[in-house]
Amino acid sequence: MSFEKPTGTMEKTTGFLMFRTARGMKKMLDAKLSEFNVTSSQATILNTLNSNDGQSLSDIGKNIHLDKPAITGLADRMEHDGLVERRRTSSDRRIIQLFLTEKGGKLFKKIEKIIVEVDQELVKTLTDQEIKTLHKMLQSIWDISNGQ
Amino acid sequence: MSFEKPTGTMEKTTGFLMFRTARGMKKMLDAKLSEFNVTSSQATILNTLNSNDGQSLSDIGKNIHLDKPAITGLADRMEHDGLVERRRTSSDRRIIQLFLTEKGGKLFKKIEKIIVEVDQELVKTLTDQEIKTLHKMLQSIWDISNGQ
DNA sequence: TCTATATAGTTTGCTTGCAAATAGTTCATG
DNA sequence: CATGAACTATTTGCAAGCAAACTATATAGA
Repeated sequence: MSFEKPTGTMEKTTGFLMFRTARGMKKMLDAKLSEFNVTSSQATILNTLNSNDGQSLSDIGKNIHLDKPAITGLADRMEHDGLVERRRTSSDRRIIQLFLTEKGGKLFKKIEKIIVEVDQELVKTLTDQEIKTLHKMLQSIWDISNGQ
Repeated sequence: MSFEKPTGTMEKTTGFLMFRTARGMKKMLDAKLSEFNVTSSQATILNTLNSNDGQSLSDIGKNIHLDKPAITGLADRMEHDGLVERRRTSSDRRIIQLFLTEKGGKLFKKIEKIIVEVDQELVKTLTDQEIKTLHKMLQSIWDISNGQ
């Protein structure tokens, strides 16, 4: 049997509830995106490049808050799938810029709407004001976890 | 350079903010727990066994909302570290129950306080009422992602 | 200039989590 | 009681994320 009324310490923490909820949201989005052979993590890369194409891998890391190995891995898989391409164009030869391919750009246009729709579905019980409050609280917690 | 004012679609979604925040919270807790050679995921297992020792792997999965392979892997590593042990005591020979070892029980007592302290530090800018509201919103979103 | 330090990206090795397929066990139904 | 459906746990194979160590390049300071 499972226990409907948990008595433990962790179940009452914000961290436990937050992480569980985030996993659920990600799972739902990934399920919707699977038919396009793209993941939610890869979608964040497409999203940031769609706003500012040609960012360096470091810039991308700073913008979506992932460390370098995570970006390297994502770039590898997405380059393999033809969604992005690495180019060395800067005078600083350490820097590798990432660009959307035509395929990657078209894909993002297709999934952009889905991403928003899934998100709206998940917060459908909340009012616009509540969503605004939620975002402010998430930002506040994230600021602290990120060192103010 | 990175971009302080993101213009993309995803940065404004609740899912993106939630996942980023959850990752930050987990990272901070894992950093505090690392000196005890235990992770936040393993701590959730210790926590649920501390409330109800001897749950089957399936029960644990239902209680902390992870699928079976995830539980199998966690149980493997924790059994290897001597924190829990598998036992077949049920009359239903399919069922494997998981029990805290003495080492696991003592460890949980030590880290329980840390878990709560880290959580309180992260939500320190929120009032008790705001935290209550946040939990209700997280629960609501999770219910939907989990199929009502 | 030469050296030390910092930065960009990769590699390796680990934990976590999911999906799909599998093996063994139980149970209900004909 | 026999067969098929349901359930428990594992295995395999993958994507994601982190830490630490590494290579190559750039830059500041003696």
